[in-house]
Amino acid sequence: MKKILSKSILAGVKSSVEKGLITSEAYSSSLKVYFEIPKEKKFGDLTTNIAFVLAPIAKMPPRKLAEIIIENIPAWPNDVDRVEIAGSGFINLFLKPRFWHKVLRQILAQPKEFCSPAVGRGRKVNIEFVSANPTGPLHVGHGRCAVVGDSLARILEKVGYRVTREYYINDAGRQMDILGRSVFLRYCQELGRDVPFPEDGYQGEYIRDIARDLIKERGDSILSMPEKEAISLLTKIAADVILHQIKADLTLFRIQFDQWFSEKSLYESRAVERAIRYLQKKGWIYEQDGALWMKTSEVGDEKDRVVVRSNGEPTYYASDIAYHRNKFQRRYARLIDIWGADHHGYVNRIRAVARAFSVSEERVSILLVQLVRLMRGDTPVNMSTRKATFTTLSEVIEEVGVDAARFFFLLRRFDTHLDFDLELAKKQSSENPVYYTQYAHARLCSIFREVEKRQLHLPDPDLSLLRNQEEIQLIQKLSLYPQVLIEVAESLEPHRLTFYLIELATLFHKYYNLYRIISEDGDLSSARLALASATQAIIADGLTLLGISTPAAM
RNA sequence: GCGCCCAUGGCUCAGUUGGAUAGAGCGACGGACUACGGAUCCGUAGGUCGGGGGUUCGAAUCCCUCUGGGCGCACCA
Repeated sequence: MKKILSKSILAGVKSSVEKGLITSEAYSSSLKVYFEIPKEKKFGDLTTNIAFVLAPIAKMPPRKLAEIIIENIPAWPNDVDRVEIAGSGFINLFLKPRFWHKVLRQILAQPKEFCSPAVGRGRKVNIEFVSANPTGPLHVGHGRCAVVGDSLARILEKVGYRVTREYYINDAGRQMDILGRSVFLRYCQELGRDVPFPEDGYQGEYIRDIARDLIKERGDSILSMPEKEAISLLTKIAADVILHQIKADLTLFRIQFDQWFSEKSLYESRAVERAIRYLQKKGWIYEQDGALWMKTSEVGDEKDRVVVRSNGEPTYYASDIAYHRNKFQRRYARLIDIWGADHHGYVNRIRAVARAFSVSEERVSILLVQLVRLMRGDTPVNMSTRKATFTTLSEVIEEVGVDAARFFFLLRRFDTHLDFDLELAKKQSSENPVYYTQYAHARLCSIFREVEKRQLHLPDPDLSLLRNQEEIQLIQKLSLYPQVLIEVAESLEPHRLTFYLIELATLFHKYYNLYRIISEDGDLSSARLALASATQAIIADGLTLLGISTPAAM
């Protein structure tokens, strides 16, 4: 519907240009007219700032420009009641209610199409997130990354991208050795050997659990193996056990991955070597002091970074180069990496890799998700990873539930610090925003149950009966839904959908308190139920994209 | 010391290519249906958008600077 209005305005610009009233630079085929729904009724139903956008190009005051444009609009659709120029150049459109009735009719006729604006055009997107080392359980910080990534993936898919959700498993390198050694030492201790446990070992109780399980399954047989072999075996076993647990936690959190990519496989396939050799040939990697360095300073890093140490051991960065090369080669239109904000020092390293492989920067987005501080009321919950006194993600989910946990993570922009209050998340009251939107959905369901119960036989809806301001406002809000999804896909900010849904629920709750949806008047009831049905469909669609359940009753 | 992120009512936060009088929720106070679910709704109070400078028709939004907080600065991952 808005397209028609947009066309009218563009035609006005074009016609003004043709008549020589404004300079020809003002019109181009890529020119886009954005409409907003103004906060205040007196500014109309839709408004556009096109005159402000064109003012610098046309070198003309916006007000004057607005006048010229609307005078030269060949024809308005007849749903337009009147047009006003306000302020210093806003073009405000006042529409007849039937414009909004048409919008609602469209939503009801093709709800699926309406909720799936096809802007992705089948392009491939890879979104890599969580990717926690398999050395310990997931914590709340991982949880936030997980939910942001998962909701983005759902939304990108919804708007027509082909999405691969990928988890990169750091199953190679020193941390793995330390893991294996930690398990080995706990295993020895559990069998009564008096061996010291190092500072840098993994202190968590889960290491002991793995050791105990090993004893149950294999007794002390591992002690008789050569130590190196034993540690290598335990590394593999421990990583498997922990990864298994991570997958279970993610499943519980309603998160599924399409691809689990092993770091080790990059070494086994010699992809790491090949990538390094390639970059050496291209001059991006050079040798100095016996080590190999990547020229990350070329993209603004403070200094170059080591890829292979002088002792011949590759660093983590080496496999990361090969990994990103691999992703580039899989021909995604877009790569998204989601990291905890504590990794921001690595952004330049990945940018360097992109540059080195001639991948344009817009194709690679790195989202830094700020860390989470877990609170219980006003007091922070102690979170020492080293001592493993932290609360795990699964404990949080168990305490507050999946819906509340996901909702809280999506309630703020991901680049702001988040205090996650366990007490608040648990509360089933108006303090807790989680239930507000779900309640709107449940309430809508209950209305339709009521229709069933009363066995009402209603006529086909005549939407022109929806004349109240609140009804028009509700339709206006519904009409924005696809635009919100597009905005989320462009900005990669899923919290916008969360806020939209809360606002939609607010409008519905207000409407519900003001008017009877089911009344003696069958015609009116039918029209209002149609509006209710569209509202329900969009709340349900949106909640699903956030990975939050849509209860029919609460 | 260097780099990245953040700063908006008492609290927690929105604010879409820079746009009209900066918006919600919570908390506080006062109210609402004999009717489709009161986990709801209505009203009141609360702001020099951290300070200062700049860019322009116009800045919470862009630039500079200062202050305060978070994080990162390894031949660790």
